[in-house]
Amino acid sequence: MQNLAPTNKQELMERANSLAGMTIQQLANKMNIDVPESLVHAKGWFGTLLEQYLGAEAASAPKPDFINLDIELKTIPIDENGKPKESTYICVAQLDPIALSSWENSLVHHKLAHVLWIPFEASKTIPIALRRIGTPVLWKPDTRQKKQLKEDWQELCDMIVLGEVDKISASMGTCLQIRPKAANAASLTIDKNQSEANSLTLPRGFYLRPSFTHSIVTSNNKYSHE
DNA sequence: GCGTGATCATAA
DNA sequence: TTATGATCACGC
Repeated sequence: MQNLAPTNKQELMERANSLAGMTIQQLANKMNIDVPESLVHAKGWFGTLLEQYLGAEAASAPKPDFINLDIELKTIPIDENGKPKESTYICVAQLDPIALSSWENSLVHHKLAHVLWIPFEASKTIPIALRRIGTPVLWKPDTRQKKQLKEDWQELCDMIVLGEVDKISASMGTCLQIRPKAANAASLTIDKNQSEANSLTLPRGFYLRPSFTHSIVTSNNKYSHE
């Protein structure tokens, strides 16, 4: 089951708000889908379920989930203390100097321009089916966040373009980081920043640190109307 | 393999 | 306990 795409932001937010307080089981029932007992073999399950309910269209294309609204959807697991349990995957780290030539034209910048965050309970002590969905947060980075993101992105991309991607560690970057994003550690992709043609390395992606997303989900810069 | 959706699992 | 590095699933 897949709902139709929302025609405007209000419709999207109405759908998202209608889920607040609901359990994952209740949403799964609406969609006629079984809830897995474990996420070990279903890591992206909840994100996909929510995409279907809210009517996201981009599927696995590198575009915003709601193409006509230019809004990206992100689920965010919250622990018993109200803090994000995990970092948030943003997009692939393209190992191509042309794609990394400017922040304004980057994938990270586009992905994070407008995001609908859906928090949900993710404590290990709560069975998946009983975890509750929280209040959605429609977010655009503020001036300070934009500056921070751009700085991290620039620092990391400078290294990539210099051919130093293998020197990048996940500890770099204050809000943005680069980590492996692959089927396994044996995966390979071409690094176009190396002098030698068809040089291979591990595929990586950009992620947001929990400290950064925590400030989003609890901040005042969320807005529900406009 | 690439890009999407992410969380797992263990070292520190 | 936390964060880094590794991994799971899917469509194409």
